[in-house]
Amino acid sequence: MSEAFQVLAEPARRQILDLLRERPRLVGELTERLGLPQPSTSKHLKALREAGLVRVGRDGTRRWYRLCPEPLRAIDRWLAPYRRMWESSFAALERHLDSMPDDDDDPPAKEPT
Amino acid sequence: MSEAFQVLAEPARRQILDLLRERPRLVGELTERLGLPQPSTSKHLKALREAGLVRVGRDGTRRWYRLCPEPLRAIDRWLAPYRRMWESSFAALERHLDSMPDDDDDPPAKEPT
DNA sequence: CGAGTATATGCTTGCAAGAGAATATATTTG
DNA sequence: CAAATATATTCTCTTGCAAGCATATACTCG
Repeated sequence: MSEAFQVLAEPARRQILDLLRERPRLVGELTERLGLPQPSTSKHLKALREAGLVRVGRDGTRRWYRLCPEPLRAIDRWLAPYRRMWESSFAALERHLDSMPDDDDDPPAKEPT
Repeated sequence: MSEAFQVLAEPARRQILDLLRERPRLVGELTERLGLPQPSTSKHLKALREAGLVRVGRDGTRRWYRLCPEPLRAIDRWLAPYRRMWESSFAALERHLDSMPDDDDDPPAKEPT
């Protein structure tokens, strides 16, 4: 699962998956939407392929990429036991605990994406 | 969210979170359970802190680390639209498509962890 | 204050990975 | 075969860790 997390850490790659969620796409299509140079797109797609997150099909000179959600499913399964932490009735208590001051040397930085 | 994915790509850090899911723990406790040198544990904890995945509380010379699930929640939200892909009635069709041979230059490697 | 315990930080090294530019490969068309 | 199109690969450079070891800081107790 480490590889999936690693690959998903790149915003462009999550963007690709988001686009492929709608329907299969050509490399050129993705390149255009992402505003990246084509070689970059190809390299991201290679990473996604090696992680089993997408699959390719050739059609002459073009290649259709389509989503392959299995690795996401694995992540989802890992996440499951945590999900109950914010779905349970303890949510209110947790929010209370989280609002309590504790010494945090590294305040979580606000991240744009 | 990129930072959370990045941090979770390390198996030891996911292990730490799994231990903290049960209850808050001391650094020494985590170090022992993970079988890592203590400085490594501290460094992993620092990464988790900076990603907002854990919080610390001091008690004299000891530090209690506890889970902070918010960033996981963000990942869960990103995952949500994909979840329906394997929960829907299309699951059977997708399994069929996935079983079809397509030209895959990089067959997904079997990963131990 | 001095010693012991719990935790964090600094430094070095090796490696994986991202950006960017250039180029290679494969396929279709004329 | 030549040219055009779609996509992949290679190279160089730079940056970001992670491992491992040594050391620093902080707190407690006698």
